[in-house]
Amino acid sequence: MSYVARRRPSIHDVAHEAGVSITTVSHALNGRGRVQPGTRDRVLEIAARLGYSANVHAQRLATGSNQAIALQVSGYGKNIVGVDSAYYIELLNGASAKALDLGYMPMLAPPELHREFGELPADGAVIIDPTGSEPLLHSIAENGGVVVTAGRPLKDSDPVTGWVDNDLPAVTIEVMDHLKAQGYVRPGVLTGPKNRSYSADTITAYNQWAAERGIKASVTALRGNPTAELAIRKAKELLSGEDPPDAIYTSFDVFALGILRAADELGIKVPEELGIVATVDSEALRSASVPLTAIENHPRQIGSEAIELLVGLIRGEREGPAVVTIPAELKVRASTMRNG
Amino acid sequence: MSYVARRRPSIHDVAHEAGVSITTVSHALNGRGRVQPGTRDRVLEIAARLGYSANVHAQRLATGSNQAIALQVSGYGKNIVGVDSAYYIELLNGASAKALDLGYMPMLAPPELHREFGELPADGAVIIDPTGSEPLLHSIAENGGVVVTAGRPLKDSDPVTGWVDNDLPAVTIEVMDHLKAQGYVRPGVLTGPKNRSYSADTITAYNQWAAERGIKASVTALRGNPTAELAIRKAKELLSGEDPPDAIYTSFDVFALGILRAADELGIKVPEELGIVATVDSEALRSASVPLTAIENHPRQIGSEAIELLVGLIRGEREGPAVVTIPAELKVRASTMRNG
DNA sequence: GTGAAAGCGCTAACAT
DNA sequence: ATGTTAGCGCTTTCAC
Repeated sequence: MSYVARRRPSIHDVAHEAGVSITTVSHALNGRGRVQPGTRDRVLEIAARLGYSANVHAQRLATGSNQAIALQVSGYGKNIVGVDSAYYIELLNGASAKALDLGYMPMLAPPELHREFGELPADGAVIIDPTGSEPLLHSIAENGGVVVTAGRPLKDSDPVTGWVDNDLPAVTIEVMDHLKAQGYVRPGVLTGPKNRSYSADTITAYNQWAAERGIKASVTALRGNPTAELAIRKAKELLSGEDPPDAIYTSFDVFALGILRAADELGIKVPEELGIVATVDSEALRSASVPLTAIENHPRQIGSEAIELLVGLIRGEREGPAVVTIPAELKVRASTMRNG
Repeated sequence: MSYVARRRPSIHDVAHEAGVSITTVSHALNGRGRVQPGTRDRVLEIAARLGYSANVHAQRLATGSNQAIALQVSGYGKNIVGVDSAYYIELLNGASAKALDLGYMPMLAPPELHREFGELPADGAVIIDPTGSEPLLHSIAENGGVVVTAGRPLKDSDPVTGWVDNDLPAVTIEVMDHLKAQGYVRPGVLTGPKNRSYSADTITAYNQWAAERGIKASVTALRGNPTAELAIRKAKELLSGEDPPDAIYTSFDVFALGILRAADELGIKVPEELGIVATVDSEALRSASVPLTAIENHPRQIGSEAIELLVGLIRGEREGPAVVTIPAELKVRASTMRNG
């Protein structure tokens, strides 16, 4: 009985077994160059029999292409996804699926991944809800990679070649008009950190909307990891304070749930005394004690389009800068159905 | 004016600039071999100035190590995470953070990633809630990689060197005893597909518990993508059918929310007429119209321990097969607080 | 149509 | 302490 250390078969093993050169094997497997059909089939059959598949690193070293895309949700330490939000999950699912379809391996990079891993071996990156100062963004760009964001980057100077987003200002106006139509007289905004475009765009549009109508603006931007606890605390403060809003438009679903709970704990009736709207939709919002009005913003499509744009740019089939806008719809539910 | 195509600096550029050989650069950068402190500092300084970082592929080709770990949530097509569940997100966050800490790049592999990408360049994989027939599992193992699972693999024959899980049978008993103590006389189980250990373990323990007490078992295993809609439909069927359970222990948070809604739509009071318990906890459960009793099963720790185990095995510091059990606690909330 | 050979950028014996 | 050199496994140009 003799032991043979099993080694991954290399291109040489296949070539040897087939009685051809490694060049022919390479050609046969990749469909490049000219190879006689008979030879080709034999090589393929032998490769399959041996369980051969090319060493990815050797292949990438030789070609200089990574066939990989980095995905990064900005901002929450070592968490690949910092907020328990269907929005991010679906966006990542859409991006991941599309990347695979186009022949790129999606790699999820945690925000804290600086340069520890040398340069991430990716041809490009999609950064979700960027602040604009993500190290990955610059590191990819410096190495000739392309960067696309989901959500507008706030700094113009960034090496971002394109982005995809909803028309958040328009959505904000739609929400505010809806709240007004429902009889709310002082809708406010409770959103995330100001250095993200979703907050910035919403606040800007809201402020203008309020100013035009002589409504005293109520804007709260919450920094840090978005949790329901944070929202509960802030909402209580807001609602029990002076001159409280009678409706709140908020960004995360956990915020919306937190506001709902705060209202509940303060004995404030939703939607009678307080209207609530969320910028994202999820099962949790639909199943809340009072089903919450929300924006269906098609995160899956955002992710998918971001990859499509990115790959187009990488392959030189598209030119940057490019902006893709994904439609969004207001889903009116009990939390703002004051009339009828 | 002359254009110079900017190329990534290679180890040769650094060596040339420093007036040393590439070996010295390699040694200096990796802290291996002997290099004079002065030389070392100079090399480091020049590398930094040139913006040099090693080409990952060349490095991995030369060393034969990938310094990467594949993460896969089993079972939902091209979705990297099929269910909008805090459990998976937190598990992945824990795994990802720990992998990074230990110097491995976490790669999230969608379930449909078969062999399209050749072999995934990973030293090992963590498969979450495996059925046991995941192609990735076998592909990694065949190439000398190590596989660890979160959740017990159902087939003994699998090339799995270890797993980490909660003690689900014990949890089931605890839940059932709690329900009984609250006066529920016919608790049932509504769980996911039977080919996952969490379902199998729960059902087995439950059946025994019920049999011992002469309680007619009520077990429903839902196949396919777990959604609230699915749970609503099934729960309505169950609750309006003959001999309905008066308490339901379920696996996903979306299931729990769905059951709650089904009860609501049927005019069944929770917890008075129906008790509900979920195997996982999340913000959505805490914020539901009736806060839901749930199991805190520490998904983040499960992910973290899975990676620790995996890396230990990869590095040969630990021996398989190994099993790690993570404690879990019952969080009693309104949905089962019938007394008091 | 097929093969020889030169790299891709790096590591690690081994020699100096 | 530092340099020479032989791979790692693959692609690709250029002969044949």
